[in-house]
Order: sequence, then C-alpha cells, then structure tokens
Amino acid sequence: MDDPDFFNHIYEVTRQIPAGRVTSYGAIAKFLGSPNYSRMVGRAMGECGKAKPPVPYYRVVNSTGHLTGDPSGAHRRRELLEGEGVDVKDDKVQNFKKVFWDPSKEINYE
DNA sequence: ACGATGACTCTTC
DNA sequence: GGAAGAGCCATCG
Repeated sequence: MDDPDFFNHIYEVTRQIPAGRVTSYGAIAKFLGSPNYSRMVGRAMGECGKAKPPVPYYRVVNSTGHLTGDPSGAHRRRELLEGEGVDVKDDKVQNFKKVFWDPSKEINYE
C-alpha cells in the first residue's frame, strides 16, 4: 500500500473514539479529507489487526449502524460494544444517532 | 492493462 | 426502514 499515512490517520482517528460511542467509515474518510475513501477505511480495518497498538475497530460501523464484516466477527464486536454501554441488537447499533461520534466535531488533540 | 471484488455511501423506489 | 442501482477507489487474478 502506498498510503501508509492514510492508514495511520484512520488508526489515529479510530483510537480517538470514546468508549460507548461508534462512528462510520464515511465519517472517518471525510474527516481525512476523502469522503469517497470509505471502502479504504474498511480495508484499513481489516489490516488494523497488525497495527500496534491495535485500534478499536469494533467501534466502527457503516452509515446504517450495522456491524459490517464477518458475522462471527460482528458477534464479537457486538459484545464489546455492549460492554461499553452501546445498545446493540442483532449485530446492529441501537440509538445510532445517540452513540454516533463525529470526529470532525468532537475530536480533540491533547 | 482489464474485469471482478469489497468491513462503503448516496439516491430512488 | 429495507431493497436495487450507480458511483467511488484500491487490490487481486
């Protein structure tokens, strides 16, 4: 990949997601300046497993609030989100608007 | 180089 | 809110 910087940005933003909150691929991509890179964000999530420290990719869902990816993986993310206070039903985030975290509006650098 | 694919999003029905 | 079609860009055979 010739865009490690882009991947790094994705990981950074994803780590900024507070517990009990979720965000969408498009929101991250848009925050990075490329709204159409939503798919690349998703790809980055697949690669985040090798990232150190690992990123809370389970806090990232699609625009509908549905846990994307493999059903088995979604099942694990569902429990993690519920453990943080996020209401999840059938691999789908409830109260999506409430738990939605917008990086472009709520992110802050220490 | 080309066509197919995908952890996406948008518009329209 | 769910389904279908189109647009999007990088990766793969």
